[in-house]
Amino acid sequence: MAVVLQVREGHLQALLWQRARDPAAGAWALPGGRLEPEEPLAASIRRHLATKVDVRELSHLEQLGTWSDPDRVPGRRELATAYLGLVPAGIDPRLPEDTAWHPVDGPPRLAFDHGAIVLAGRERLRGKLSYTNVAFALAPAEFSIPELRDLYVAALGHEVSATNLKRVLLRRDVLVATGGHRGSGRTGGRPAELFRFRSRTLEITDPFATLRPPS
Amino acid sequence: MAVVLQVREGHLQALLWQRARDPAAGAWALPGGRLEPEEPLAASIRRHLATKVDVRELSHLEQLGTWSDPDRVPGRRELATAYLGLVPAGIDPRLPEDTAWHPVDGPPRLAFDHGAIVLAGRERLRGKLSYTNVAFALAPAEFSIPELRDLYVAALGHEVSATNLKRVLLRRDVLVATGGHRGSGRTGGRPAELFRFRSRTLEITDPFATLRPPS
DNA sequence: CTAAGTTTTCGACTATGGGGCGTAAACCTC
DNA sequence: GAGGTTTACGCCCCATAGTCGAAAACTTAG
Repeated sequence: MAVVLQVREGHLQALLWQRARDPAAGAWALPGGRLEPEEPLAASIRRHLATKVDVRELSHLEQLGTWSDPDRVPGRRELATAYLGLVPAGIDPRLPEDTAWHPVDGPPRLAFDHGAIVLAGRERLRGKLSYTNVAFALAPAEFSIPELRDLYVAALGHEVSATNLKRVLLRRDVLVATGGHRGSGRTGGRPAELFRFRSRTLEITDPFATLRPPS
Repeated sequence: MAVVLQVREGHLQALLWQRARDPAAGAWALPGGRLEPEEPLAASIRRHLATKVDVRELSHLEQLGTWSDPDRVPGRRELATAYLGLVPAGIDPRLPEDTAWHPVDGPPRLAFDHGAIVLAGRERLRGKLSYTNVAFALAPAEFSIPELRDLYVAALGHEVSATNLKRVLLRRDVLVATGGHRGSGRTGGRPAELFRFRSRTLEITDPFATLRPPS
């Protein structure tokens, strides 16, 4: 199954669907399903997700962990490998009737152990936001620093200094200025410079440099 | 299955066993085996490991990831969840005939995709060494700074400054001086001060403070 | 008992990267 | 053109890590 996250309306939200059948009929749950024989793990995730969202909109997908939920089917232990998927802000995929976005903070009661798994996904994202370029997967192709800052605020759950954010990400060579500007629209104010991520695949920017090799 | 690592003779080594039966008879492989129904994942790992080493000597065990190896049994896809286990330096558990330690760098050719999984375990350890206190799981109860430094060197694969190591770990409040000293034995020299880890359970020391909340 | 050699420890200096804040720049509306 | 708003930028401070050299504490040899 997959924890699919997107920043919508200033909040980090997860893609959930409402179970029609027992067990746990009526409860909200993570999208996912059984593996076909011979089917690779990541392929199965994508196949099941495709019934909910257009998978092309998934900007990032990584394995989160494997849980064995004793409550799923009484008498038979079920194994479930969870993936973390990210969708860039701004796009609004068509969803089936039974599927909806829910805020990660204060979601509805989730079926099985899915609540804990959503939390694990959020923590994984938060960690990687600070030492990788994962933010590329939350952001549109082009954006201003204040817009990027708002994404960080939503995902991290605390204030972020736009000044620092820009300086840090530029120093790490994660962001690149596109040269474009965006008129600030209604309220007036200095037009914002536009940026993009230099790479849109995961790169870790090794601040793990602690005890780094001598130069 | 499990990647069990220990620093022995100055090198990071993995616990491997030689397969007796097909598939891949004669090849070295990671210890592990099938789940019993109703058996929790971590319990299964411990049960299978118990046939190779005394599990009480495992100072740390964490989930590494789940691989689907197409080559394992032709025609049927097998899923395998790998764990990372650590054994403190200095202890030398009894091993069965078919089991032995092999250096992680330049091990024998491994069966299936086990080579990649050992690598993943090593990378996980290397990462966590710099931003957690995992080193407690590689070190004996009491040790000197030079001894600890040697463990880091073996695990990280590059030189480490003893001066820095001590200062960093003390500042992070990860190490505690026991008050004891150890005569340096044969060669003479100033006796080394002894330390222990304040906690012997995993703690992350959040240098992920990047873009931390404003104070 | 002193001198030489070894190992560990400590302190001072430097480099780097992040955080805070005030000011300047660029745009809007009135 | 004046006032308000938003973004950008430069300066200073602080925390943490890396480097280096000298001092401390011990052993062995003479």
